[in-house]
Amino acid sequence: MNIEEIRAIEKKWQDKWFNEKSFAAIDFHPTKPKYYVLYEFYNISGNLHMGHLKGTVPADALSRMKRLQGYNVLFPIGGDAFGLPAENAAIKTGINPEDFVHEGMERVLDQSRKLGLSFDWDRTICTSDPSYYKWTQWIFKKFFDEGKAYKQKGVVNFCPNCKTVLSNEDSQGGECDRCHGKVVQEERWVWFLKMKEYSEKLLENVDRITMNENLKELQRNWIGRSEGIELSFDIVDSDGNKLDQSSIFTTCIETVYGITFFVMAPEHSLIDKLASKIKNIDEVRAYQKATTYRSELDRISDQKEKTGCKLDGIYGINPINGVKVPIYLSDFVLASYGTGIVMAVPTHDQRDYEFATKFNIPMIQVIEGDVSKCALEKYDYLQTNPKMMNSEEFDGMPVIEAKKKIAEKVVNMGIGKKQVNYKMQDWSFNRQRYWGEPFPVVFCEKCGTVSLNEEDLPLTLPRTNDYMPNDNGSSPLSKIDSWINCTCPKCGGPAKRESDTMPNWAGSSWYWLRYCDPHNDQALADFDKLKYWGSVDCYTGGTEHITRHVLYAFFWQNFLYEIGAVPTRDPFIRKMGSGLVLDDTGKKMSKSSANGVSPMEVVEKYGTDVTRLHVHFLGGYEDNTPWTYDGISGITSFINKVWDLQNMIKGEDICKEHEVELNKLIKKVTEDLENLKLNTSIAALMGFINTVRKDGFITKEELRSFLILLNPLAPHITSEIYERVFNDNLINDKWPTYDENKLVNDEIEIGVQVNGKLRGSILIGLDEDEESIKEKALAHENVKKFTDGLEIVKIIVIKGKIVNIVVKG
RNA sequence: GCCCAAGUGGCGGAAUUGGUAGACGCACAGGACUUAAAAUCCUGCGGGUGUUAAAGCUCGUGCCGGUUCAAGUCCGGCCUUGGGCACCA
Repeated sequence: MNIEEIRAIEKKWQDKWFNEKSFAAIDFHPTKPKYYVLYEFYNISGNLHMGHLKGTVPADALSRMKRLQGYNVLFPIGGDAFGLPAENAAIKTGINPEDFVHEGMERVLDQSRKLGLSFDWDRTICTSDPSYYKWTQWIFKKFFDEGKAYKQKGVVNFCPNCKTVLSNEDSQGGECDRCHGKVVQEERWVWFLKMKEYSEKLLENVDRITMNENLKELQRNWIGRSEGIELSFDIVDSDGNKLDQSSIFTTCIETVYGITFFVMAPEHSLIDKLASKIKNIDEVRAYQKATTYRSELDRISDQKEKTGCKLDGIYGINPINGVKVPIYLSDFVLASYGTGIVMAVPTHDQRDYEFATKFNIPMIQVIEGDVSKCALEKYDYLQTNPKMMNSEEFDGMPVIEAKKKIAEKVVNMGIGKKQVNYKMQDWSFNRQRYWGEPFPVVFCEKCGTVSLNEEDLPLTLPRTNDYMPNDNGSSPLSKIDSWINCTCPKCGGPAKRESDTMPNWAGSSWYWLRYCDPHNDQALADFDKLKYWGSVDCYTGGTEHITRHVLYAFFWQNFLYEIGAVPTRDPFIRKMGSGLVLDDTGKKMSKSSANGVSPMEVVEKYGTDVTRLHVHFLGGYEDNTPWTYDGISGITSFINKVWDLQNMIKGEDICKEHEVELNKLIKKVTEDLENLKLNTSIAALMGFINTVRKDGFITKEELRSFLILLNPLAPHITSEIYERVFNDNLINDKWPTYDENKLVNDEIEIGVQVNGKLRGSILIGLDEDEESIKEKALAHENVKKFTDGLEIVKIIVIKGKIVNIVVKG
């Protein structure tokens, strides 16, 4: 076959599938069970790149297999279109974001068809389409109406380059996820979604989903659950008069007798409250100023050097023994975690140790061990379980026991309670950008913040050609007075709209639901349709969004479930994280990498089927695979051999000599595709071709099975051969099944070991009894050499696998 | 620093519950066909040793030790690489 023939065949089938709507999903199919396959929708920014093939092709193969197995398959695609790519293009070239997105969508959908992807083209969605974002806004309105969205002034991640607020998820490692510039801490008005209160439910989602354990671990770490004690303590002046009360959170209550100071986050609200009592308030203010606005990166790089500031004139009382200790301010304590204050026990916490050393604060050791050079930390002492000291009645008690007993004591004393804390924060949900969903709320002088009425949605984004934020940091929308000024839906008085827009992740936090009913204008999706399609059975895509997109998805789905909008708490049953395609420098290959290879370029040169097979023959689904053209000739040659099968047909039914091999192949491919192991199914299919070619013929039924098995991976050529030989469309056929009894030959070869070393192999019958196998093994010439004259201790026969003769002497 | 994953020929990579390591493919070498090349087909292909040829022997899945009749696979301790978190109290 030459490339022209291949192109013609591929075009023919792509057009046919598209025109005949061959892969349309049918709502409420009367007989077929449903199966929902999802690939992470496209970020509309340019062309498809090699990485897309890692996720789309396996999902496509699974969809195609499931349809042949008799499932009603939903396999949709769409575009994630809000966000920076369109906005940056607008700023750079003046092209309207709407037009940019429209063109981008057309392009990636066209490329998808050329990759032979069997999407349901009538369910295509786009997050920047008003008919879609109407429902994103509706969901936000629900969040707001239910008290799960609030606007608050807070110190948050801010990217000075993009002039926008970022969530923790968007600024991992202290870097803006878009421009990779440094993120600083700034005080701003922020919309938050109460994600933190869903921590426990999110952990349950993580437990229920089928996903690689290591990915689950990433999510659990991100949520960061820890159990401990919240301990309240008094704040007093130098004469011991009580000024206030506060509390700390600790996971190490066993060290409570070792407290020698407390440390407060610099931005803690108690400072303002107690300002009049703090003698060195000017110094404190200066420290606050110096630390609060530093970037995360600066804080991290300063790890070695602790900074801080003592609060002169106020003290904390250790509640368990009444000891009065100083209080410091330091930026190693985070305002957003726990209570924003910690108890410091320098002997058993390295940070406290360094701080105490620098500020000359005394230390009290409460657990036996060496603390002369550094702290003896929880990680160590919980393993070795040494004895307590300097802890009154607990002295001499093993630390693990003391941990329980001291916790009981503080609870009984009424000074402590059990508490669970999470690292995950509420989701900061507004951005000072143009190209995003407008918030469906207004600010009314009389009524305060009011959400729009449902019938006024969508609140459409006004057209403009000024996409730059204001210098004061407010969003481009704030410049459009005619849009900003509006009337309050409650009192009819004058009001102003929110000029910020939602983050890029908003539209992607519920899109799988919309596919179930993409044209509905009465609801985000019809409830019965949501019930019919249920959770996504298999969700493919990259692992880089595992702590963002997937957790956001869990969060929104839980909320929507609680307000009765969706039938289940679980968006996905199984999430399969795909690896990356790497370029020759070992970096992720993307449209921006200099030596990136476009999949369309490979399709153009070798054809779609070859491209699909080659990318997946390079390595496993979950592995990062370096891209290379090496080996592609093997795939081309395989496709040619498949084409050649038409000329090798001899006989009708499955023949005796191919029976076992074909049954094994059916089992292998069926199981491998279910688990997205495309590489090993390709190898197995190649192996079968080798056998058939050695024998010089294939029967018609064998060919039928083979073509169907290969179809999910190489849909075009298999459809074409099938049509030529069987005069029908392959997609109307059924996935082949295998016979458990025909998976092994009547006679098999097994290895014979002597003392675990392979010394030969024997042919045995399938049902041959153990005695006869032992006899054959012992009779083997080479085996005899190693057993002659030695005492045979025992002979182990593992059915169908191996014989091991154990000798002594 | 903490958490997770991975280390197998010249290369990409296979090996159900521990059970004949290197499937499948590339590259390479030899041969057939051809005036020649490409394409195609056949044969070989982990290291060492051995033989006219084979059979065989021996070492071998990052390193060291262990469990077992039997370890790429399980256990303990390291090394290296990749990913994630990063003062989380």
